[in-house]
Amino acid sequence: MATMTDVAKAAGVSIQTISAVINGKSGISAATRERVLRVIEELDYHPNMLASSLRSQRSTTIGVLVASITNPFFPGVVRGIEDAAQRNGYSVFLCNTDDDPAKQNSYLRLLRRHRVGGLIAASGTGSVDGQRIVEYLLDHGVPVVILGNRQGHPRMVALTVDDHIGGYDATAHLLDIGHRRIGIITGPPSHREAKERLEGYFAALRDRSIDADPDLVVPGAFSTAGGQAGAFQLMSLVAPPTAVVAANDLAAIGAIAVAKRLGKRVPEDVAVVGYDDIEMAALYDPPITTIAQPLYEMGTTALEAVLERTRDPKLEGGVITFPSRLIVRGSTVSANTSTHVAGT
Amino acid sequence: MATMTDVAKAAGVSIQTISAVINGKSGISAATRERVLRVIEELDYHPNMLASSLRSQRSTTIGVLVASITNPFFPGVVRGIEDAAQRNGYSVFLCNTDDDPAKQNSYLRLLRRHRVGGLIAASGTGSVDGQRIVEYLLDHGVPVVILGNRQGHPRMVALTVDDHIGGYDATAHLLDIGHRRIGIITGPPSHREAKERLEGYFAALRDRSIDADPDLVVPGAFSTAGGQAGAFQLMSLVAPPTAVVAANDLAAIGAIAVAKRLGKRVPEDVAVVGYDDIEMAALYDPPITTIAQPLYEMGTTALEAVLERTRDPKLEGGVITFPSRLIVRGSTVSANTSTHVAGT
DNA sequence: TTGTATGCGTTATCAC
DNA sequence: GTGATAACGCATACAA
Repeated sequence: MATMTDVAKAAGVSIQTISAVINGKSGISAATRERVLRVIEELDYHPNMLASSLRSQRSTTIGVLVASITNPFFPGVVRGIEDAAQRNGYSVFLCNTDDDPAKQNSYLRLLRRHRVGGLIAASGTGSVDGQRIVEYLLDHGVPVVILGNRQGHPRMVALTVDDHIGGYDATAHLLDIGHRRIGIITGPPSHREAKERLEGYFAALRDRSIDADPDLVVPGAFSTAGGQAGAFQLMSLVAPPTAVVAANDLAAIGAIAVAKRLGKRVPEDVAVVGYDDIEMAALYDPPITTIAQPLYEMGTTALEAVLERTRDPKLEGGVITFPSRLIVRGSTVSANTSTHVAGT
Repeated sequence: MATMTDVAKAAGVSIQTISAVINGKSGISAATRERVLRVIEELDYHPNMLASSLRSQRSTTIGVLVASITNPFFPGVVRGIEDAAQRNGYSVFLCNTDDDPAKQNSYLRLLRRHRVGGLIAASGTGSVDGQRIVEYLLDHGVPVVILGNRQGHPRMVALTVDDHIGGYDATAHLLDIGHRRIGIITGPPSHREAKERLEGYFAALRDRSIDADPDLVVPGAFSTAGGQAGAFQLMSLVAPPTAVVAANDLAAIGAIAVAKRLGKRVPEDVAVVGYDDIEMAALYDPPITTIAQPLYEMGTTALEAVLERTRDPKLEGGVITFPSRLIVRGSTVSANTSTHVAGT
């Protein structure tokens, strides 16, 4: 396995000329640069980043914590991180925490051993355990970006979407198309996201001077099962709603399934709005109206925030809020092409 | 940032005692081990794997190439890899190639620079470019595992499922429940998987002495769009099929959407079988009968194959074939609970 | 069990 | 532009 010294010898130059060429430093004539590059090619030389990072105390790897890579929410974010990392010559350590604090801690230790240059935690529920390690990283100049609006450290960056607005928009859309009895299947109250979406729901009703009916607010979960349970409860009412805001897209799918089973047509008899815009939302029958979060962009932004802070460690943290976006599909507005399945 | 020397000093022992404790080597008294561990804790010492790997020429990182992490097929595999890696103290560099040979090459170079201890390529279409680097890795004792049954190097391990059997089982299931005119929407003929599934389809018909009708074999793709196009073609026949084998689950979804649009009920008027058992298959309406591939297990097996070969570099490569499994759901067999949506 | 010395492949700092 | 030298943090061979 060729080393820098080998290349230097073969090219008849000094070892630090090689280093300069590789790291794109100035002060090398075009001729020697050319020759060095040719020798590198010939010898199939690949710089050893272990040695480089060890010596320079700089790392081009970052750790990415996700709750569950099989949850359709995360791959979108990871893809954004990944692409931005690739563009900048960074590599990504993927860590699947399964929302298990022990696992997360174990991963954080591992990342620490690898001397990652940054950390992005998209742990979903957000309970970032392993505080000590996270704080250690932050205190030692390693940037940390978290998805969700928790803070707690002046150098921590938090990425979030305004769930209040999302809940508002979902509800307002249903109001706009004529619905007056609108149910909501909420997520777990422990989640900030769920709470804020519910507040947005109430705000939208208030703005149209519609009294909120407590019966129309039912507990659910961020899952199909939660959506099914919530929908059952709503549909069992004496005066069931004509529209439903679901906790997220999975819950919307559960709700739609229940509605169909009860012989209701979607959206004619009951309209349903989801949240997240997972891939399945566009592919479902009917395609699901939803509040999209810019997952990919959140990923690229997260990585860029890390990069900025590796370059300038004095940069402060803060909260970056992303816009959500209503995407209207067949689950609220019937179209001739209600069975049309959009590709991705 | 504490180093081994710091720990050694604080514990009043030699530096290699620390090394021995960390690497779990024998020859250390319980008392000193205890003391060392306490000091490690106190000093918040984390071993530097960069230095360790550099010195020992052994790496505990592996590269994982996937075509697209947002394609539901891959997270299942990655999760398996990830879990097995975590159990063994390995870390995973995730690389999203987008099926772009240039990107793949760039990633392989990066992985080479990081001196990964192994490589798992789940690139989907499978055209592993960057042959030179892959061969380099293999020639230098770095294990490479590929998903798909390509070979080409005596030390390469290929993981595959028997797509012939999968195609056979899908078709046989439809025959078993009474269908005689069975259409098939094939994947791109360049894919070995697509070809083998088609052969399985023919074999199943042959075994029941049913003549294959060329009209019932239509080209498609591994996508919803491909499924839609194929279904249109099949449904336009004078004598349309009563059942369809789709290229994969996405294609099945496209096909079902088209069937519904044409006023056909699924499965009563036309039954559909998919392939892969992506999460959406169980959640769709109707839930989709499919051929499941053991994604998670393939992931863990891939990682274990890498590990075995890092331990014993003389181990040869070969092909490991996984069983596929028919999962019967509502898209072929109508049930009272045809709108039941299974959670995950 | 322990200490000493050397080297892994780079980067960085000098002086030339 | 070059050459010599030290250092990053750890592993290992060797002798004690």
